Amino acid sequence: MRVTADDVAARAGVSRSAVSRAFTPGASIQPEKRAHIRAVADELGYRPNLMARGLTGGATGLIAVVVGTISNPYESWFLDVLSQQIRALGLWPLLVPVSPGQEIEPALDHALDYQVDGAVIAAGSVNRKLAERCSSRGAPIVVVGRVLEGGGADSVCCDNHAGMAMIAERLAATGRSRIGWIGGRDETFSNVERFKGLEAALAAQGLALVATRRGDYSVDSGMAQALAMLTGPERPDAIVCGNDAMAIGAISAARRLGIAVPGALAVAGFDDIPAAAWEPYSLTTVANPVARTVEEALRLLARRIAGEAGSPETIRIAPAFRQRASL
Amino acid sequence: MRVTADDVAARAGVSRSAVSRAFTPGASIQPEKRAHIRAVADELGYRPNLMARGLTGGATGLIAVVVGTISNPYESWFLDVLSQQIRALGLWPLLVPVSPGQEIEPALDHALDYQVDGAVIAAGSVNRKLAERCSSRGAPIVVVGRVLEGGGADSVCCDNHAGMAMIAERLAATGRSRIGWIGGRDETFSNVERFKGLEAALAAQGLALVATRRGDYSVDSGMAQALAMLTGPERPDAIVCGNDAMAIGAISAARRLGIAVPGALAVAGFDDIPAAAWEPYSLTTVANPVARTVEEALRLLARRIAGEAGSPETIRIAPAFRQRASL
DNA sequence: CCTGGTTTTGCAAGCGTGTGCAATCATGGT
DNA sequence: ACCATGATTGCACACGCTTGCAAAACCAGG
Repeated sequence: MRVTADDVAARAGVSRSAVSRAFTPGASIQPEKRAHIRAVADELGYRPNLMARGLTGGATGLIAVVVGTISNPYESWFLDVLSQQIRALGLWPLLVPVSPGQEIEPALDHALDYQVDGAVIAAGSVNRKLAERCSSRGAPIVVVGRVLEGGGADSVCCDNHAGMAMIAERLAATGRSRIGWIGGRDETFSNVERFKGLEAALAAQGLALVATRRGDYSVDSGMAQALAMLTGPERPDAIVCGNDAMAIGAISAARRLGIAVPGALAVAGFDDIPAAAWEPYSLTTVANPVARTVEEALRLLARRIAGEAGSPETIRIAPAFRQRASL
Repeated sequence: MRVTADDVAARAGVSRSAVSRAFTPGASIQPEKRAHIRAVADELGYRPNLMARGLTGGATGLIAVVVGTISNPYESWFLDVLSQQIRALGLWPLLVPVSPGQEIEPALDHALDYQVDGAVIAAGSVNRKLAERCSSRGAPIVVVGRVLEGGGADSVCCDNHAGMAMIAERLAATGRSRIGWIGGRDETFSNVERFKGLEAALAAQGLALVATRRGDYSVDSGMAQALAMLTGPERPDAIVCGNDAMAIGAISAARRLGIAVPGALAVAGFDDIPAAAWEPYSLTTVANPVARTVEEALRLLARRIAGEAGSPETIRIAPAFRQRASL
């Protein structure tokens, strides 16, 4: 049924090893013979079985990609760029979706059973033990969007402090004084870091938060929390959100309440997703550079896959201020 | 280095076959022995190598997922649901991203080299020959979002005609008479079908298109085309777009020109992406049910994987009208 | 205690490929 | 014509697992 290297060998009148070598770059084989074998292979429709190839211990070409809520604008953007770049390297992304709050360990374990060459982890929580288990099973990992505490793996992460500093500066420059914060519900790395970063940066400007609320990174939650904040006693004159989606919700809330943006209320987000630039929002935000993040992550991962040892590296990606109309 | 079935067998004092059977559901093995082997396996950290398992000709558990621009809101939503449901079936999605305009054949071919059990194709163009090649290589496919002309594979597709009929009815009921259309650039299945569907449905209402333009399914292109249309001689009093993203762009264009929506201009989209419900747009659209589409696609695929023959089936998913404020 | 039937078990033969090693071949210098 | 050298080639084993087959172990009935 299936065409194997044996079939090609028989048809081309060579040994099976020759067929294998004809498909192995750099193998020792006469150029004309290689051409002949490949011609015969094409004719028969032969393609090397990657399962068998992976079995011998060589690389499988598979990269596990652990990602959270794909439909989330930032995540889908990230996944888009990441999967393209993985393909550009001649590798294949094996998708490992994890729901928020779900443990990534069992899923990742199972993915490792496919002998993936490495893993990019952009969701869930990772500890040193898990990182080491992956390495010991031959799959180096790189963590994106957070920094591994124990230092068990390379990581790439936006410089959240720097981003928040830019927002705080602009808040101070435009004379805002009653700042509100809408963050995420759980204690994820970037949620915590962005919150602390904002607090510190505000303090440096002689400002402080007058209100703090928690959403779930969705537009709806941003709107609900902003509505509550704007109709409560805190009455901020600026709202900083943990991501753009919630900021978009906050702008909608202000619009519904008849509060002018940026006149009576400034709104800032984080990430610079495409929707931030859509006209009715024109959201001032901080760009979290997806392309550079992905490039660095794959560079680090490729190094490890190539066998380079050395202590884990952390790369901070510098964000960029995107001043639009909302602040 | 790596823990293999041999190691477990030696430690547990049984044969390698026994270990294999302990991990094969339904295999003939004494329950207590199975428990013991699994305990030893856990202790040693043994996990079956799926590459080796796939090599013996059995299932690999891999499903190729061919998808286009992942960052596109509808596609990312679809991918989100699809990947979750694939996992729920105990299978794994192998991502095959293809850029718009790129041939899917080489990429799909390469994915087949991983001995995937099947493929869900939601991007690019597929012909009968390609479908048959996949089947003959043991990977049945299901095509989503279009119907295969030659009938070479199962397909699941939204009933675009029905959706456009709903929009046309509402246009007639609200007295719109000068209808404009903004479609996609290329002759993709759904682009053509939505256009023809709209034309037919309008005709049934005694209406006709006064303007036709082409975007690229992005918000920006929707805005650009709508601006041109609204400042040109055609002056429509309603714009129907091939998807929600372009409709969102059209609403922004109207806002920029000071044209009231829906007062002076009605706007309708297609798909009902989350952003359609965001407050400044409140886009009237047609829901393209993602969950049902995915369910049907996987049901059909599972049938084929189970070996069921029979002529290809086409399933049309009924859309639902979502009346909001823009029409 | 023997017999026929049903599990359970281990052996060994694959699955399709990569690659070390030794044998073969061609080449060129003397 | 002969030998040293280096490029090609084929053999055979390894990779880790599944599974058909036959032997072994078990069970119940007589």
